[in-house]
Amino acid sequence: MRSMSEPTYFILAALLDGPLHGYAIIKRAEEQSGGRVRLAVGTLYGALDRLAGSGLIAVDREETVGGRPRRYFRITEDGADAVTEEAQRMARAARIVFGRPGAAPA
Amino acid sequence: MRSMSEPTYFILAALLDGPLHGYAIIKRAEEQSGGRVRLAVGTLYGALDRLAGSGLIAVDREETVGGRPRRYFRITEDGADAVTEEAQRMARAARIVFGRPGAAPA
DNA sequence: AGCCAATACTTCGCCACTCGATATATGGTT
DNA sequence: AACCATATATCGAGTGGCGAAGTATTGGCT
Repeated sequence: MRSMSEPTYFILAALLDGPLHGYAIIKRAEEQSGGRVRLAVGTLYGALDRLAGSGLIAVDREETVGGRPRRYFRITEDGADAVTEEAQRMARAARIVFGRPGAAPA
Repeated sequence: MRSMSEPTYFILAALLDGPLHGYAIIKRAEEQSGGRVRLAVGTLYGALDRLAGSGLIAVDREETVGGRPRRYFRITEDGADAVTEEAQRMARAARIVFGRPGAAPA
């Protein structure tokens, strides 16, 4: 698996606490990133389709609220593995910059 | 500045030790990533142009070796700031996954 | 009652970027 | 002679991010 984009990473990370529907993922990612990551809707739903297609997430359940559908997604084992690997990659990459003589502390 | 792609990050990180020419950046990035990151030539020269255009790197000098040009790039202050910020972002992002109850240690 | 903000999902099209392929050239190794 | 590493440049295809537009409901404020 090659490196994951930031939106993809934050979508998976948002689902680690349990299933969420699309809009809630946007809110959760914003919250977890300290307000920095604001997933655009076009990014989210496209990424959700790709992630479901590759088995990293799955539809948990579909509710109907106010006559309109709401899809909850959950992270799969493969997805949890992938996001953990990505976190490791990022931690290692960060060390290239921070783990050098004269570098400012993290 | 929004999040940086992996190739961009590794190009900047490679230049933290001093000026390098294009091909040497590919080798250095591979070395620093433990063999994981292999910059494609098309990625490299495109990214080099963009980075120079946005002032994160600059042409250090141009040599002629064997009748053919060789351009050395160096990282600018803005570039060093940007790569440090990116390292911080990645370290923080990694903590979202690792800094949770039951998470495997980094 | 009327309006607006927030919630919620979908689709479209543009644009930026990655990457493999291709081209070109030299020097060292087998 | 063939091949590989070094070295740079460019093109085209494909992926993915993102803003916008569209649709629909609920709840609060005026």
